[in-house]
Amino acid sequence: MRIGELARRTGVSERALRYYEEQGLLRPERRPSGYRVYGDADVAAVRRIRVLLAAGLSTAQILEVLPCIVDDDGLLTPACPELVDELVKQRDRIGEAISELETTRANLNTIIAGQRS
DNA sequence: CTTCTTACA
DNA sequence: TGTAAGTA
Repeated sequence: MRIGELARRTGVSERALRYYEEQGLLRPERRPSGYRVYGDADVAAVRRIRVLLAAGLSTAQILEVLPCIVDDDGLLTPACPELVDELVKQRDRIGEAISELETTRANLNTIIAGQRS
């Protein structure tokens, strides 16, 4: 299938699909016309990418993580020990970001209430 | 009509 | 990311 169909079947824009390829996440074949040709497996591949992106991973991290991941009918499972370590670090970073945002929110609330320190 | 690349907001 | 432009 060409990019248009893959986009329709995954709900992902053609723009994003080309971007994933640019980032090395997808490797579609090319017809002599230059048109990209994707396989049925790419539909699942794109969904996998979306799940990882939704988990807060960057395209660069996804590129490293993809080969170490098992896809059990949609359920993504870490296949390498080092991958789990990476994901745990990622989760900790997110926790840090949340803490900082909570502090920022508290500061904002103080200003909004017009309280004196 | 669909896709491609490049460039700009 | 979206979109416009000029092609193949």
